[in-house]
Amino acid sequence: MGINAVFEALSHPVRRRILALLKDGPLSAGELAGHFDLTKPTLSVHFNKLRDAELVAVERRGTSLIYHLNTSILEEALAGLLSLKDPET
Amino acid sequence: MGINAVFEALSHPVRRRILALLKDGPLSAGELAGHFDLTKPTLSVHFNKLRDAELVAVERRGTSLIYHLNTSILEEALAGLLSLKDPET
DNA sequence: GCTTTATTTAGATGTTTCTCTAATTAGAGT
DNA sequence: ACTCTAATTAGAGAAACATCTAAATAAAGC
Repeated sequence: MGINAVFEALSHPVRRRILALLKDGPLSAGELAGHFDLTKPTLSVHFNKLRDAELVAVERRGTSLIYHLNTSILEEALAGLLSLKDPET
Repeated sequence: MGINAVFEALSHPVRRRILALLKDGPLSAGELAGHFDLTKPTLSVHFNKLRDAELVAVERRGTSLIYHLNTSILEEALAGLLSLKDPET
């Protein structure tokens, strides 16, 4: 979906906090939802945006969906930001 | 205005391109507008968001407004992204 | 196969975003 | 003061976003 979707996904504080939670290891949708004062459907929409941007990957374990961070796309975003700053790119 | 406004500002491709143009040196509002197929009022709105986020600073020279990049806020955004990835933060 | 648990998709609503045209402000020069 | 140039603010419309409740899907266990 491209770098556009990545920066779009990063623009919402809830989604950045989701990524921060996943930094320490994979978590299920329900475990993630427990950290927010939002309904599960609302969180599910945020998960979708993160997945569309490929910032997270999802894997099913039984009835649960386990989300985990995709660091390589985070690096792409980092590179994108760096390129706004460094003359050589 | 905080890191929120910064990521919000970075979420639009036109605004990221504005920053990329300013990377090589300050430009006036009109010079920047010349790089886009958008009206000047539209660009002006984008300039405002970048200024609110303090990603750019503006200075008047005669009738022109000169925009230039604020690299320190870009670094804050970089740090914010890094903190989503590194365990130690 | 029915029930339970986990999560998502669908539909609705209010808010925000992006873009345009038209009108306004600000400074410079005559 | 008037005019010209540069850029902005104001107002309007369409599209996208964030959130909720209610309904649907998927896997597991009895």
